[in-house]
Amino acid sequence: MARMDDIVSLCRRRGFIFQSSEIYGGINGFWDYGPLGAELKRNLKGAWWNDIVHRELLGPDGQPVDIVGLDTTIIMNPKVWVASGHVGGFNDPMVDCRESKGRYRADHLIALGAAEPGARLYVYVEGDEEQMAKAEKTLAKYERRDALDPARHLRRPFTMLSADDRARAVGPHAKEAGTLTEPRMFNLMFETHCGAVRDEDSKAYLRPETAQGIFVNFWNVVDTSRVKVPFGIAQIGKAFRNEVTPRNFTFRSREFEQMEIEFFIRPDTANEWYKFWRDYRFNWWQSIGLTSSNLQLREHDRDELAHYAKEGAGTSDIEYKFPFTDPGYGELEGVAHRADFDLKAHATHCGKGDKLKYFDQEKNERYFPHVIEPSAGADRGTLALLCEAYTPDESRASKVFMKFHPRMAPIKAGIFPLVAKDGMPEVGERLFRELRKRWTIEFDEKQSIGKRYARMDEAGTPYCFTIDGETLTTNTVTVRHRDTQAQERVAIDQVAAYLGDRIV
RNA sequence: GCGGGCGUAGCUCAGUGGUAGAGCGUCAGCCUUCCAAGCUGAAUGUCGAGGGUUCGACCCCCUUCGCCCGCUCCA
Repeated sequence: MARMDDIVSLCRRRGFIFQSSEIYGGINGFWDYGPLGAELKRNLKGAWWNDIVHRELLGPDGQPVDIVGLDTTIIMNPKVWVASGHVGGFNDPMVDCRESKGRYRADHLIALGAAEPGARLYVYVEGDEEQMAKAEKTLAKYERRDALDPARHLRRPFTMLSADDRARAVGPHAKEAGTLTEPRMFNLMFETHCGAVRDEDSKAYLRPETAQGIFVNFWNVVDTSRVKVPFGIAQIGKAFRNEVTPRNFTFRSREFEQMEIEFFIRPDTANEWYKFWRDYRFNWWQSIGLTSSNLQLREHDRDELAHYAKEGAGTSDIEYKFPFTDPGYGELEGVAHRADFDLKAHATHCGKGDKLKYFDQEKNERYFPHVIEPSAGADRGTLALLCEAYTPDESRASKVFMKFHPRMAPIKAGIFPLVAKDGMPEVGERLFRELRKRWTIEFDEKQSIGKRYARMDEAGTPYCFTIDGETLTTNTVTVRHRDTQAQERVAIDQVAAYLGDRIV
């Protein structure tokens, strides 16, 4: 497998991806797409939107699947994030241990010790029987007694401790007391303020997922779009998470773009729709070029399911084996049965409750639809396309070429006069003008033909058309294939049709 | 946020307490009738940033920023 460093180098060198604000030293967790990268990512998003929203897609019952698009704001009423659980659950208080260098979720720590102030406290991670037993044993030993007295020895959440208490607390992996820092909040949502006054009331959040924009608009869409369950709402947009540790190139970024579908269904059809979306989405990634064994579909075990999916039809990840995750995999897309968690939460929090239940004309009943959510990362998808395409080849001049699926390729074709004379540039330019009405095309008459082919290899351009001496007499050009370097001749007035057949 | 490693041209990397280098790439000209050919020439670095030590710092020290690995996190 190619080294990630080499892929990052090529991305930089050829203008796929740059570090954000690079001339100021960069900023951790933010990335810019250069000319080729912007095209690549647009192609990915365009294919997704086209295949999900525009094209006919047949569902499990053989009927066309109904999906409409949506484009909602990044900043919403902060109550949205209270209802979704992000304000309560997306803030993690963390504690570091100066002695053991460990880091813990503060709300997972329990302090065990005598009730009176000044007593020594032993801290363990909630649910860890071994650590708890060790804490109990150490405390008993410290107090020179045989067993703990449940009336005297309290178990308190670490987050409740005062500074004095913490000074007497011994960490799970420490011997000294007072090595645990005070809990620090890691707020995973970016905050901002709306309006001129900067106070608690003006606080707002940059959305950490696009999904909630869809859920809060569910009723608007139902009222205006003549859709009926089962149907889906699709959205592409930026989301923001203040990750503790951005890592692995663009894989974990603080600003990223999601491609999400919320597909609303009758609760009793969850299983079939879940399986449908899981399989459809897995096949879709393959259809745009992720055909190697690096792509896999992984069903979640019950115990790793999110709180909203515990009782549902299931959750699965579509994963890609990136060079930096190898031999493991990284998530490209999650397909989850979210049940009616979100619609219900918003109905409750906005105060309208059951009045917001969907009325099913056909079955003559009211219910909150269940949701199957295929949620994909546009940046992760782009990164997977780059990793998949990267193909070292010592035999060719560039030493590497990008084997993009033609539909994803940033540049669809190069038009090259073999030499810049004898009227070849003029013929080439006419062809260039014709083709660029429909596709991204590059025209280049400079330098040797080999050099131009090599540049296109690194850009991942699938086809190059070269105007040569024969063109002037027979009206044919050569097509040079990126993957095989093979050439064939095609009539110049057939080039557009030739590309059309192969580019989608 | 902690520990370890790293930061020199667009890329990959040498380098020494005493005037910043190579290969590749990029650009220009000549040449060239199918794969980075050849020849000639050109541009680009506050040696990540800021302090300090020194007669003198890319080199030694401190701080800071960024990257990589591990811990942690990833409802």
